[in-house]
Amino acid sequence: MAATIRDVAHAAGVSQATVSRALSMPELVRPTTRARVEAAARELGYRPNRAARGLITGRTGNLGLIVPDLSNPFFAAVVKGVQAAARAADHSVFIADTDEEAGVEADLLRALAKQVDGLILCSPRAPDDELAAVDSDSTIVLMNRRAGDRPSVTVDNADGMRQALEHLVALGHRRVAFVAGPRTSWSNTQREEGLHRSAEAGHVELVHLGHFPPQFEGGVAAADLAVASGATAVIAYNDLVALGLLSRLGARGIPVPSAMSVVGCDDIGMSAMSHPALTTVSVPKRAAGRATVGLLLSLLDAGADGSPLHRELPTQLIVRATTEVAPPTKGTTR
Amino acid sequence: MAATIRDVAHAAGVSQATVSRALSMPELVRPTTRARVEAAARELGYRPNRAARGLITGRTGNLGLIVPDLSNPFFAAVVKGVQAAARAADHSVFIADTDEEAGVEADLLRALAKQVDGLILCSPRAPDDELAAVDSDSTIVLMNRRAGDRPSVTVDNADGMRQALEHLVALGHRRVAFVAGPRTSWSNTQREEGLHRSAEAGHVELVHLGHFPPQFEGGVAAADLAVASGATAVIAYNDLVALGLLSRLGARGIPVPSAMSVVGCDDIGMSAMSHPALTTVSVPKRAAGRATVGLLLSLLDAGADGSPLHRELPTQLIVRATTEVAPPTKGTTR
DNA sequence: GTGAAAGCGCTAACAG
DNA sequence: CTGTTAGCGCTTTCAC
Repeated sequence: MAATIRDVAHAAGVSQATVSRALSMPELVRPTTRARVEAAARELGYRPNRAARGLITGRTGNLGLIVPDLSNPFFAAVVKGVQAAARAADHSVFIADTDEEAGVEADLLRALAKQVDGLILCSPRAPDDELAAVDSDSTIVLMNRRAGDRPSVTVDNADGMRQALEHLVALGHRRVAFVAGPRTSWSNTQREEGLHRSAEAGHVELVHLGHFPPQFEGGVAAADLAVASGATAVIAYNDLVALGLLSRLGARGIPVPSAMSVVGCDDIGMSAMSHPALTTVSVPKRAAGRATVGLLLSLLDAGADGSPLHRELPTQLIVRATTEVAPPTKGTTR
Repeated sequence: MAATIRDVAHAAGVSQATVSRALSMPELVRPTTRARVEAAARELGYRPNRAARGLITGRTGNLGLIVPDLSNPFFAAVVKGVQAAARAADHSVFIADTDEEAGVEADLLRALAKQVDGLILCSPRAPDDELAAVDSDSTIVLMNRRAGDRPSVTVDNADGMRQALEHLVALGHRRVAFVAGPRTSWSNTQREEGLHRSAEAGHVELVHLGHFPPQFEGGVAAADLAVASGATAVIAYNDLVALGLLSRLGARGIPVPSAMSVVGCDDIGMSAMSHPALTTVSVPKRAAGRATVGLLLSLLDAGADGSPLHRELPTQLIVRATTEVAPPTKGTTR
């Protein structure tokens, strides 16, 4: 069995309380004693039992993270960020994957709530009221979503779309299609809205293409619609969809970008590797993960005082090879 | 504050012990009492504190999972499998990402050991002796690696390579290159060995191409070597590398598969979506994750009796569009 | 069947 | 500065 605080106390010839102090608040114990305790602890390979500690302090040192789909590179990157930040702050993280099912979010939330200090809900698919209903004991921070007053970390989706659209307009595109993502995705709504606003300002026609699953297949399915829409450029909900678009366009022999420009969103690793390399709106995934942990931890420490409850990170268009000057068209607004 | 067992006991007019029994060993308490307790528990939204329970039972209901890189789709899939199986067994899982650094594996291992019942070490990069040194308090199961007597779940890498090579041989290839992955990767060693054995049996020349990072970039870097080697086909350590190969080959105007056949390994989602679609050795990632949890749990329950300590899952070649009959060559073994 | 009491490993008052 | 005491929420003897 592993060494307990008692063993260390014994070995060092002090009380358990002293061991506890020597290890957690070193300045409260005399240097010589501290040294003795530390030596004993090292000797025995003592590592405090966090569960036992949590029982009394109310802090477990654990964070929970719930994501829709780990196999989506976007979320994988977020998880890496969260995990790294948590580790730096000496916390561990529970991971849970909902498989894009809104229903299990609440379940997982409740299941984890007791074992963690705080919970990060990444891109939750559940409706607002359902999220509000979960008044867990533990602090919840939303990521990639805003719902009421719940603290959140988001990225400036609307501005990213603005950059993408302005880029296309500058290239002469006057009719642009948007391939929408999941209806229940907050990011999707934000992106749509940002696009609509910018389209009005820029005098561009925006064609809205139904809702598609945020995956490669979604893009494949949407490609023909985009072509038929008469648009000369298409902006996809995310890179996976954009990659699907590229694939189907290629299969149909429609050259990108000469006949059709394509813009993605997220800047997942794959997008730099496609042929041609994808122009995309870069989202700071890792940083968002880190920021969320930061917000959560500050909330836990300060008890919601001081620090702002919302944090919004910037997005940045990355121009690669899938966008080009618009081809001459037949009947465009001009 | 959340409801405790005391609250429930009070509400139901019984003792804490009865509540505990009614919930954990229902057959030990009279049906009417049980009903009363269950009602009270539901009423108060009572959920037992697992940390407190763990303190006494010695079981936390938590599992730990350590992977080299979450952003590698292969590991993402494994994590999904692990997570799903754990959830089905009412366990939670801690995730940790080592960023491919062998050094942090032991650290993470020790950090998590106290908080979990069992640990899954996925594709560990640390050398055997270092792994052996970690005699954590918690049960450790290796995945994608074998080291001494440690329980493990692996896939039949060698057989997968055999299938790939036989396929190429059947297509007339007589000189095949292998782009190796990380030197410290056990899978890589297995794949190399399997390949060498099959090459001898099949009278094929095998060209070994240095060690490359198991990523897209690795493949990009290896492509020119593969071409220069005079091989008519190349097998990559994994799909990411194969995709990089495809990319560089395309950039150089070398048609795949007519001038060069390419085979990957793992069958990550992306490989079906590349152009042309990648021929690859499919590895049951999710299933491996599930199997590992199964093994771990059985070990925890049975205390290592009965069930075998090693489990090997089959691999399966999937022929898609990157392999073809070998082109006529100048000076081949023939 | 059920309750009382002890105790898992640890920290937080409170004395000294 | 350090030891003593109490108790976090839960399960488990051991009586009844």
